[in-house]
Parts: sequence; C-alpha cells; structure tokens
Amino acid sequence: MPSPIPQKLGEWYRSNARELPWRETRDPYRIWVSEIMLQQTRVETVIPYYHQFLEAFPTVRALADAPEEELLKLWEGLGYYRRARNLQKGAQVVAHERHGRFPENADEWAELSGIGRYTAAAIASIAQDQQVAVLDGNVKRVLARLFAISRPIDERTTEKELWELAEQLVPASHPGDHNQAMMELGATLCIPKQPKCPECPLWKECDALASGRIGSIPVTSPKKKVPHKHAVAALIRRDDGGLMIWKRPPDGLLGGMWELPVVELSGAIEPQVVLQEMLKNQLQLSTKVGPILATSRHAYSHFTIAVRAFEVLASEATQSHDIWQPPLNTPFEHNSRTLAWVRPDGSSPLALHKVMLKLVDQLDDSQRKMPL
DNA sequence: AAAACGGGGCC
DNA sequence: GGCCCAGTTTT
Repeated sequence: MPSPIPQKLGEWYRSNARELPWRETRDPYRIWVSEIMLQQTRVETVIPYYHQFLEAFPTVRALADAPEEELLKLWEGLGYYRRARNLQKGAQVVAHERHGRFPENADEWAELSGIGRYTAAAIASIAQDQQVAVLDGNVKRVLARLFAISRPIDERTTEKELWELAEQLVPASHPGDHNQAMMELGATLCIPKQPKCPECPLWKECDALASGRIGSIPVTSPKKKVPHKHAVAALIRRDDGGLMIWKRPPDGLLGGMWELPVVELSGAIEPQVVLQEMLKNQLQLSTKVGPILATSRHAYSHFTIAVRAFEVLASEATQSHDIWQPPLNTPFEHNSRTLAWVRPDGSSPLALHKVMLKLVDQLDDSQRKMPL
C-alpha cells in the first residue's frame, strides 16, 4: 500500500511554500549556486549573497572566468570558502570542458567538486525532474520522527536507513517539489525544539508523535568539546592609511582569504615577543610592538579562538624596503608570502575572513569618532 | 568512523 | 555556552 505521505505533503507545500529566490527559476546554474550556498548555511543568511553573486556572475561562463579575488569577495562572510572555489571549478568544467552542457542526472552532478549526494540529488530533482531523494539535516529529523527512529541519526547505519526511507517516498511527478517540501516541513514545522505538530500535515502519519516521543527524537551522538586557541595579529600602517594584510595559502582553513599578519600563541612566551619574532621571520621586518588596538573572539565548528591585534611600528631601516611602495589593494609577493595594503574602511576588494573583519571594524570605528 | 571545514541565530 | 543548520572531503 502506497504511503499517503507524499500526497499530503504536496498539498501542504502548495499552499505553504515560502517564496525564495531560487524557487523562481529552473535554471540549473541558479539552483546549483543556491544549493552550494545553502550547505550548512541558513536560508536567511544565503538570500543576500545569492542575489549579489548572480548579479556579478549571471552565467556559468561568467563564473568560470571570474578572478579569484572577486569570487572570494562575493563569498566574504559566508564561510566554508572552499565551497566558492569548488563551485568555480565546477563552472569551469561545465563551461569549458562540457561546452556549456550541464550534467544531466544526479550521478553526473556528483562528479563535480563540492557536490555530494545531497546536492547532486537536490539539483537533479529540482532543476531536471529526476526522481531522486535528498537527505539533509531537515529531512533527517522529519524522517526520524515519522518513523520513530531511536538510533542516533548521525550514525552510518541510521543514515543508510534514512536514505532508503527518503528514496521510497519520492514521487515520479514533481520530485523536486517533494524534496523541497520535506525540507520546508523540517525548517518551518518539524523544527528541532518545540515542533508545531498541531499544524503538521503529517501528524497522523508520525510514529514519534503517536508514541509520545516527539520530544526525544531525533537522537544525536554526543559531541566532543572544541579546543580554545589564542592568537596575536599585527596592525602595521603606512602614511596613506594603508594597513598591511597577507593572503592565506589556497588550501586548508580559510584558504585564499586575506588577514592581518597573525600567529597562534602556543607556549608561555610573551605575545608581543611572539609577534615580533614572526614578523622578523616571515616578513623580514624589524619592529616595535605597541598597545592592543582591537580584539576578536570567534567560534568555528571545531575550535574557538581569541585574537588580540597590536599596533606595530617598523624600524626606520625596514621602511626603505620595497614592501612599503605598492599601491593600495594590489597584491604583491614578498618573502614567499602574498601581501597587500588596504584601507580599513570596508572599501577593499580583497576578501577578509570574519575574525579579521571584526578586528578591522574596530579600527574603522575609532577613526570615525575622530572630528573632521 | 572521525575529523576538518565558517558563520550565524536561537535558547 | 551549546545546538544545529538545504553537507563535502579527507584521513
């Protein structure tokens, strides 16, 4: 006997779907961009980025040919910056290797960098009507409750079971709407805390509700605590108001993003000394370290960090060096690092990651308070 | 199977 | 402070 779930869910979705920008198109490129941005990121956060990004890069070709700095600037503050690079890499495959032809099904989409099972199925079902299921955080919770799954939903075996349940429910007609409806239900009614069961179109089908376990399902595995780190950053200014920043290496944490010259504190050595040594070793600068002018705390998924930014003055001798001459906002190489000078007023076209935005904003604030 | 990988909003 | 979000990749 077929489940009544898809039918009831579909009727609910047709009258309750939120109007979201990526629901106004069937363009695989636009759906693709939205799905990448939505990875681990809330809908409300994504919306403004989605508009700006597509205005700057309206087509796959435009994205494929975009300069890296412009790409990262449009992703600035959105996080998981690898997503942006992978998205562009995929765009280059489609535009230049596939001659503008998109992948035609989920398996083909999954061959592109940054596209896993969820994203491949989302694009293929929403943009191309392929009958494949999605399983994201929302759908996991909805299914765990509907079928009263008491095992932790982040375990391998449970995930396999959830994928199978999800696949069984996807209808041949409008599979993309069904998938979006599952996620919509999880995002608006079947929410983690205090779910709105009285409003739910599937309350009669919900095993967790029927057995009085809606408050205890889903179960997740206990999470380990994250370490806390400390770092110090250098505020090096030059006469035109330029502030020195450097570019992080392309791979790894915050790959390709710009930041103040920074070093993590590890031992009991004085922060000022660590900073001074780092500037000597990395940038061949002789410096004097002044007071703390800004501080920033930030929580990443796997650690938290506190950064203190010190004013740093370079010695007269080092100021004759070439590094003080390049124009603003222009990257240059020095001692195996990519550097640039920018004004700390938000006008830089170079993308800073969030911790650095917090620090630089504090400098800008102190300047605005100055009388003209 | 676990860890790496950002950032924000909510309690 | 913890939790969790339209996840993917690497180890």
